[in-house]
Amino acid sequence: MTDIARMAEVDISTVSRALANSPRVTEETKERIRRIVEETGYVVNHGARMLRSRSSNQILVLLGNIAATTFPEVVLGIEEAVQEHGYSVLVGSTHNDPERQEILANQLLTGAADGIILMTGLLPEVVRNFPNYEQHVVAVTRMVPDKRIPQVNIDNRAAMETAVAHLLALGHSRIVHLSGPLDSPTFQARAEGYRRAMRSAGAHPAVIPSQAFNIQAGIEAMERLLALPDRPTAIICASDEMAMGAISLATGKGIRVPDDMSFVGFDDIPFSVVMNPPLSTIHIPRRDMGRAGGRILLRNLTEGAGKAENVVLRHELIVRGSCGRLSRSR
Amino acid sequence: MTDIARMAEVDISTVSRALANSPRVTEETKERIRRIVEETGYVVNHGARMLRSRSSNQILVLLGNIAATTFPEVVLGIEEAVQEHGYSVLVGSTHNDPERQEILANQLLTGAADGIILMTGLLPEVVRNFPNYEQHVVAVTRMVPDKRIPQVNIDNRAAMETAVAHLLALGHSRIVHLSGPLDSPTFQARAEGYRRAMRSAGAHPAVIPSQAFNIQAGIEAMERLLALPDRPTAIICASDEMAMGAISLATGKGIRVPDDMSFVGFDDIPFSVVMNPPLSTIHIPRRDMGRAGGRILLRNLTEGAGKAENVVLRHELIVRGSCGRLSRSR
DNA sequence: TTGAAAGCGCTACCAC
DNA sequence: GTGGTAGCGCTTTCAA
Repeated sequence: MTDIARMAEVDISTVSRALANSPRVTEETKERIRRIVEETGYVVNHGARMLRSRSSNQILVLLGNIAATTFPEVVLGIEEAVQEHGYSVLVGSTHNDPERQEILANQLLTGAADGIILMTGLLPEVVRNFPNYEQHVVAVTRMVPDKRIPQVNIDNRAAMETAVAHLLALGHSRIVHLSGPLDSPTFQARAEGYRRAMRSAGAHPAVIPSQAFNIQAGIEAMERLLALPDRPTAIICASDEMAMGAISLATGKGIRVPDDMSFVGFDDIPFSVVMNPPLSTIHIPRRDMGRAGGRILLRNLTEGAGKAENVVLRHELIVRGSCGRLSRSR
Repeated sequence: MTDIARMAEVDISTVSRALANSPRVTEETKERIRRIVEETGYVVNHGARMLRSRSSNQILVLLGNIAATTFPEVVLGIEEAVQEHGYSVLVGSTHNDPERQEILANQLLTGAADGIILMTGLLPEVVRNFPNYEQHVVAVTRMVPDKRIPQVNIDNRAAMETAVAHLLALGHSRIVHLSGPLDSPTFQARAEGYRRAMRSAGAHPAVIPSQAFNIQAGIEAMERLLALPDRPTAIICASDEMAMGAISLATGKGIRVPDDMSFVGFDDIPFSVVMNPPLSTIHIPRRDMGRAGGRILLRNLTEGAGKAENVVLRHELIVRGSCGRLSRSR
């Protein structure tokens, strides 16, 4: 920057102001400086700027597993909200390991990130010790048990009730739920919504939990289910990936979908459309959730945190081909 | 850090050395300092460290679209290779927009990242002007037309030849290729491998290109194909996502897979196992590619770039259920 | 083995 | 509107 200043025959402070587009520099001077910057290919040093201005213009997104198909589109939404304000997005995969999450979250403390968007459902210990942490953290997609942190989510309970209602309307009553990890409030909420809806319909709830919510988990849960007596006529899965695993196993065992068994997924990932049969599922507005989360974080970062905002977006049942009407003859 | 120094009753420089685990500090002193750091929850300031040491310990991964299912697992591999050496990984989605890529790549110039792993097949202009850029860049998954940059990839041409050979062996000869964007060397190579294999078998190659390689692209390409006279008996897709789109469209039109038409995918994403029928495809070692790329970048960062290394990993044909034997009666 | 001190490149405050 | 300048928090060289 000193070089630029010399070349432009102004003081270094003027260059700094010009580059920050301060109104206290003539348009003329700015133009001259901009030209020189252009010519020399100069870029400001991120470290120095961070050191001085105590901000990195980086947002850290923490998620359990970057390979879970449901997350990337949320990230896309966050990027959209955040980029035009000069922030860039950094994604960290915690592999559901609290320790890894702590390490990654340290980026906030060291100043490498100005804010964190949590999609893990876990508030890192180190963050809780950060002054005004509620100003720097937003939970998206996965709730965090902390009233001070703004949250963006859908109503998982209600979504499951929607799913159960759909199956009920088709004449099913022996419906089981293939759940995700029940230490996660998200999957707890889904299981609870399922139970509540079943009970109020006078049906008997049955939940088969898993440690994960990917394809493999769906396969294994389905294996366990099929080993049981008294096969259900319909299944609600905690994620589309699980549903796909479960359906593939069932199909492999000669079970016809939806004739013999109906399936509902959760997430509406792009692949659910091209399944055979196409998967009926609960759509969640991932992109919008990301955008909302990004917006809130940005606002809190610049204006300070007010009362923690709690955004609940709408889910939607997408009826495709994986659910059949139950004939009374059964 | 000054506080820590005061509390430990040593000089700030000693604290710095202790934290860097320099051998020039007594184990005793180190221990005392470590304890105080622990108690106070102190973390070094990332900006200041960057400013002084001119390194950020961050690796930037640039990819076209974070939502393309094939990429995340490569990122996982990179993380594996890089994390234990104290680097963290930053993912940037360019949306295949060269301009966005330039903006993201600036992170290298500003010092926010020490190195870049390119999965876009495009070398950013700004990087080319960076001194010793070949030391800071590795191309993974997508080749870059620059001999100075190390590359990690599979042999896309050979992989397609494998795919064609498989179909040939099943009796097919009217095989068309649903290609991805042909401005990408990767998809060019795949198309070329296909053409070469077809020609040397005395068969007539036919390529239908697309602007993308996602599900939608597969659907649209298949639509175009089916509008043509003279339907092929087998189709090789440039990606699994395309194959899934194409199969779903074909199935919707009453074409039976694999009885009426065979399909081969490319990538072996997790979903290909649970398709109905399960997708025969070319497996590419994404995790390994990521790891290799991360390792090379790290080495170049620390030891300087030697001759650009060119790693070619092995692909593998995975035979599942989407290809049928062509009966001679046809 | 430890201390002192010089900056890294920038921003922001204060003067003019 | 512009210039001068202190200092952000750290690393590293030099001296002791």
